[in-house]
This record gives sequence, C-alpha cells and structure tokens, in this order.
Amino acid sequence: MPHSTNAPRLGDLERVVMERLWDAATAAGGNASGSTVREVHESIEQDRDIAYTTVMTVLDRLAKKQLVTRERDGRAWRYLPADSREVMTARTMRRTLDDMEVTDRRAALLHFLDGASTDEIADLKAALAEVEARAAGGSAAPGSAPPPGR
Amino acid sequence: MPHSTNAPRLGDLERVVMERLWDAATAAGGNASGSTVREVHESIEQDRDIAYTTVMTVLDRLAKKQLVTRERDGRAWRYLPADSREVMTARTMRRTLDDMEVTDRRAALLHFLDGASTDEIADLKAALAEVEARAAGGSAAPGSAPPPGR
DNA sequence: AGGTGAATACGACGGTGCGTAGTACAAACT
DNA sequence: AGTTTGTACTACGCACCGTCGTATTCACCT
Repeated sequence: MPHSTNAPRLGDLERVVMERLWDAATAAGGNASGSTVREVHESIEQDRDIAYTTVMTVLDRLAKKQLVTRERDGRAWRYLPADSREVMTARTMRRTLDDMEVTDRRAALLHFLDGASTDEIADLKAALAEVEARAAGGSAAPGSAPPPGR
Repeated sequence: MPHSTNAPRLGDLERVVMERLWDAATAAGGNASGSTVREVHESIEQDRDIAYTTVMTVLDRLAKKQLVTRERDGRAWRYLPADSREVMTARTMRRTLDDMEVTDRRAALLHFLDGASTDEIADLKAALAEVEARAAGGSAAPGSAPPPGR
C-alpha cells in the first residue's frame, strides 16, 4: 500500500467544476436542483476549450469521491455539491490542523491569525461569539440572523 | 502543463520525515543543528523497515521543495525544517481558506469552530487576544509569557 | 420500425508525485 | 589499499488527474 491520502484532495479541474456547481446553485437562489453535465460544460467552455466528455469524467470522479451527489432527470443526471464551499473549507482546515500533530496549537493559530485581515478577524470573532452563545443558551436561533445571504 | 498544485503537498512518508526532524530539533532544546540522513533513518527504522536510501531520497525531495534546508557537516549533510510545525500548519490552513473562494467566510469559520474542542477554542481566544494586544499596544512582548513550552 | 441525436458508460493514454530502493561513485578512516 | 560512510543519480510501480475517444443506451420523430 504505497500511500493513501485519507480525505480526497481536489485537482485543478476538479476545483473548477466544483466552483461551477456551487455558483450555479447559489445563482439559482438556493434552489438545489443541480446542474447537468451539459450545463457545466457550457459554462466552462466560455472560458476555455474543453471536451464534453472531460467534464463528464471529472463529474463522475467527484461523485465517486462523494464530493457531489447526483440524481436522475430524464435520461440525464443532475449533479450537485455534497457540501457547501464553507463546509468543505472548514473540513479541510480542520484536517490540516489535526493531521500535523501540532504540539503548540496556540502558536499555530497565532501564526494563522498573523496572515488574517481585520475583516477576517472580525468574522472570526463573530463566529466565536456565536459558538459560545450556542453552547450557553441552548440551540435556539442566535440573535443575529442566520449567516448573511452573501 | 497538465496540472500544478501551487504549494507543495506532503506525502505520508514525507510527513513522517518532517515529524522526525521537528522532534529531533525540539528534543535538542532548540539547538537547531539539524539531523543527518543516518539519524533520521535510524529513528524511523525503530518503527518500521525502511531503506537508508529511501530516507535520503525523501529528504532530497523535501529540500527541493524547500521544506527543509541543509548544511554541510563534514562529508554529510544536516537537514533541518525550513519552518516550524506551527508555521507550516498555519500556512496550509490559510491557503485553504484563500483558495476556496469562500463567499461567506464567517460561515466557514463557524463550521470550523463546530469541530473544535473547548481547549481549542480557548487557544484560539488566547491567540486572538494576543493579536489584538499586539495591534494595539505595539510590538512589545505580550503580557503572557511567550507561547508555552509545550 | 428504423434512424437520429442526446446522454451515459467505459476505458485509455500521458504526465506527475510519491514510496521504494539499487547502484555507482567520492571521501575518509584504519 | 581496502573498508566504511555518505551522497548522487537513476529507476520502477502505482495512484491520481487532465484529457478525450469509442461504444452503448434510450427516447423520440417521421
């Protein structure tokens, strides 16, 4: 068993495809109907040359990695992201932090914050506050509305 | 040019080797003299069978990726990590957050915190406080001692 | 019912990264 | 001078990914 990356990692094209899927989903206003291969293909082809089947293969592999799900729509499949960009990002970040066996986690987080903009710090504080509120006050909806629409 | 992951990613063995280097460095009490191939090899071999040259190759590739540096020591090289575990971890996390073009960063951070232990939250708050103190009060040493020895 | 087109399924090829290691060569100690 | 110690270079196998071609299926139209 040569090597094995525990959680699947995205290639360049795979990332692009995910991007289109996410964009399509949010553009559709949360209507999670998903995109067909054709739709994704046409979207990407506006930016660069790519074969229809290439997109199909990538979508297929993403499905095998369970990064997207798909459901029938006539004879075609509609693909949709298994998780939001945000969830995937969070999961990857967490995996990084857990994988490196950081002895001094605080120092690591400090370095992380070093590269953060003030905006980001604000976001982080807000998130922190929310987690704490949730932990303290039960699971009721937090004071602020659910994560802003954009 | 098929694909290209911008920042180098660690394989399993590469990670193990980095681990040994870091451990050796901290064990030596911050004395950053580095480890020889032989030392790393002997260390790993206590846990599993591995050829001397395999370790050498890995070390070599890590050097090419600039994840470790090396300096002559007689006829041998001494390898040392280019960055601390903490810095590398932070950088990887940051890259993840930046790469995914997260529209709702706060939501992403929220998800990230969801998976955090209370300890981790405490570490994060401490780090946050420190960054703010640093930003406000100038670059003088923070009130609390420098990052705890472990 | 046969042809046409849309869509998928399957597989293939080339490049790269990584785990793995052998061999060839240089330097140094004995 | 020979044995050790250490490096440099090369190589192989396999998995992943970008890339696409071909075969096949399925529904529909005429």
